[in-house]
Amino acid sequence: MDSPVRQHSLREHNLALVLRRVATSARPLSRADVAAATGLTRATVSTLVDDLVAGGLLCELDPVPRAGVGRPATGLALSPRGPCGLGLEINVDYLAACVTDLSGTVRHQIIRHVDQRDRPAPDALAAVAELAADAAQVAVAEHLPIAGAALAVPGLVRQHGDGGGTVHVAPNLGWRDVDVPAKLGELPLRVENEANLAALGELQAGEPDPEASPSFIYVSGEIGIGSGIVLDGQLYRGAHGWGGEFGHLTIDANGPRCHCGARGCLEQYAGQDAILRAAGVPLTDPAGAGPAGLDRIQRLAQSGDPAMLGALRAAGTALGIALAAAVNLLDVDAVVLGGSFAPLAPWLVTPVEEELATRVITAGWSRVAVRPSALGPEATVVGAARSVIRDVLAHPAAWLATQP
Amino acid sequence: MDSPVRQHSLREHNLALVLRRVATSARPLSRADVAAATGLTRATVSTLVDDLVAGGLLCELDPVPRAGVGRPATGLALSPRGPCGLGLEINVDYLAACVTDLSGTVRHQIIRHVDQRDRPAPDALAAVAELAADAAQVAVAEHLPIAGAALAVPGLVRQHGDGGGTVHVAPNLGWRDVDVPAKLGELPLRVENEANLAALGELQAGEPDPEASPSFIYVSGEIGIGSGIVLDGQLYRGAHGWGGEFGHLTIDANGPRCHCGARGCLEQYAGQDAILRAAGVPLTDPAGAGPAGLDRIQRLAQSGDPAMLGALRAAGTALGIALAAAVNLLDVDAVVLGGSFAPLAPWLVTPVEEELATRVITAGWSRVAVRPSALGPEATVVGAARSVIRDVLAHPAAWLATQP
DNA sequence: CGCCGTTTGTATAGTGGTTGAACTTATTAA
DNA sequence: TTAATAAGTTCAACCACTATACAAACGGCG
Repeated sequence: MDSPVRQHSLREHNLALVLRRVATSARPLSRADVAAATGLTRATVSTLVDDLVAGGLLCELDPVPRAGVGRPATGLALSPRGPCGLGLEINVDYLAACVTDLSGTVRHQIIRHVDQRDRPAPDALAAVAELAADAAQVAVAEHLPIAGAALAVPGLVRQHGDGGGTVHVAPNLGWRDVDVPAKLGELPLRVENEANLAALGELQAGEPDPEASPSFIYVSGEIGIGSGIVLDGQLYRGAHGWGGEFGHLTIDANGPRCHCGARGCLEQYAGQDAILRAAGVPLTDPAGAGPAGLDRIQRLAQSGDPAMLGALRAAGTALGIALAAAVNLLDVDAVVLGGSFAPLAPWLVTPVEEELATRVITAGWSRVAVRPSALGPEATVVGAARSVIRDVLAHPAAWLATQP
Repeated sequence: MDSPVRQHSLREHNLALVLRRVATSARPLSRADVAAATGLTRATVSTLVDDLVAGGLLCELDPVPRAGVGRPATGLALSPRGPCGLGLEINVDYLAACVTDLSGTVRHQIIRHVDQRDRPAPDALAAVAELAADAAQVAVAEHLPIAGAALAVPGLVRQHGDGGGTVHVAPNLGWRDVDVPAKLGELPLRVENEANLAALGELQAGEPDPEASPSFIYVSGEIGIGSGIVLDGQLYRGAHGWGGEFGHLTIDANGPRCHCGARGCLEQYAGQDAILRAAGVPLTDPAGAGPAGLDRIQRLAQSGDPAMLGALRAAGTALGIALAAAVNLLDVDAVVLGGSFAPLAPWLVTPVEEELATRVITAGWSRVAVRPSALGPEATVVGAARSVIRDVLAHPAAWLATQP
């Protein structure tokens, strides 16, 4: 914004422009197609494509016999041997790692179920680093260079300028002010709130038209409730990176006390524990929360248990009230139910839509879409990995500079 | 975003860069200062400044005798004869116009108190056009060219691509689907929600450090309650331009019925009518709302009327609950009380801050500033005028192209 | 089969904007 | 008066893009 623009930046921009055009196209494009679509001349596109091919980001396909007269075009596509992203996740009851290539395809994935609640943060970080090393080894075996890593954490993160960051607080992990280094071995490492990364994953997965820049809010119902806000196709992080704290929107100012100190937070109405409690399921079982709790809710709902159906309706209503606030403020055009809300969507969508219809001021002439997450529970790790390749695609020049 | 970058765009960017540097500096800068600050070479800055001076955007000051050895610098400043912006406002009980020059200084202002409620939209538009013509005449008399006009309306606006727009609904004016033309005589005309423009005005007026890119939410308490959201120094409009509908955030799902059809909207707790009602002031007086109503509230509060103090505290609490939701979602670092909330700030700030302290999840380590609007009731018109010069400063090349 | 029209991709000269170094100008310090 | 210093200008060089021309690879047609 405040930096001067030289000829070099011009090339950087146009490299990204060409790469994005190829990446977001459903079918392989020719150089001429790209030129027509971007407004650059074919000559310029040629030199740009040469750079991108030399850097291993694009590859030429075998000349497809296309219809029509004239010299046949050589198709361009994202290179399957191009740089890939390493996604990592630390969550309450599991660790995960995943490798995606330039196209976003998952090439490798590991999940390890380990309870992190009583584990010191350094141990958890060491364990996830081990997982990362395993994943990296697989990538190396397939001759895939890794461009970087992103770590998803269920907490409030302050990112440092040079990568890494501080996890200010992660209530469900019991973390406070945990520093995450900027490097994972050789790799640059970014730390980010899990809901933000899941929203990024959803951004690519849920969008039928890759050219659009959608605005939506992704609600992540894990043990806590978080959200990732995507505005005009871009993740919104907030002034300090703490945006999207959805779980503590007030539903009833005089409602039940929340562990955050306030009263009537959304988590007390639509959190997993709250749903179980409202359905009359005793929480004495220590495995009541987490995946076991979710299973329980799902099974009871499927069996038609009236108490559970009522609890889910109440949760959906509360969720809808909070979402209406978000939509009124942000004017997004879609709401994505993610995390454990995704499998519960059949029971949540109706009450959520009802609240949105009455409480959103523009509801009369503009409907807000409510849909479950397209990626499901893997949204977070996959989103983390894709956030890395997203950066590569957005700034190809930076990657090319690292190559010989 | 999706457009190619040529050498020409490069120049456009750097022109804007230089101009912004001069505009946001407290003291006059020399070409050398600008070069050092931007990272461009002095040679480049010279040619850029030449263009800006020729186009009437910058002017050279008399060489100020500065300290130190070496050739004295010639100061650069925004030209007082440069293009200015025409701000217009249609509100419930008045029309306003205002002319600001490049530095944002108000050069001329007209307010005409006319009730617009029972007036057909075309009449109101014609009246404001008349006001605009008067203001333009004054500007012409002072040899000030006008770059464009912006019209503030208390309603939901869909902007058209080429200027102008449709006022989808303006409840307090009684407007529905009113088309506003893209031109006001010769001038390009933009239509925008009043709170958004007031937020833009506040952005320049309220920020001590002009280099910063603040994030705040401006709450406009006119007859209805609206808000303008500024994220990282940029106005956020939402996917369709309907962001910031603050007045209809839910305070109590089972609260009193709102004219929007929902229950328990903020307007029912912190709107002018609601405050008067809560204080036991009969609303039979047709002039109860509007400036008279505000006066009434203020006088009663100043005289220490216990009912009114209680009503204001309740309004502040409701406002605080809604603002906590906004801050949790958006992670802004300030809240500005504008419109009629500005004069009521002495009674509102405390309850608002209390709610923010308990309900904002990051309150423990990061305080949100709560302050009254710096511009007061003129924020909207002035913001509208400044939004025009804002565009000129951000895209000087477009203005230069219109000049001989 | 050979020619023409068509489209793709490349080569080459030209243009515009920035850089870097040398140069001029104006002032202070000695 | 001279040296030092900083501001602003001039000019050749460079770089990325455009425009134009041209080579390459195909289908269609006589």
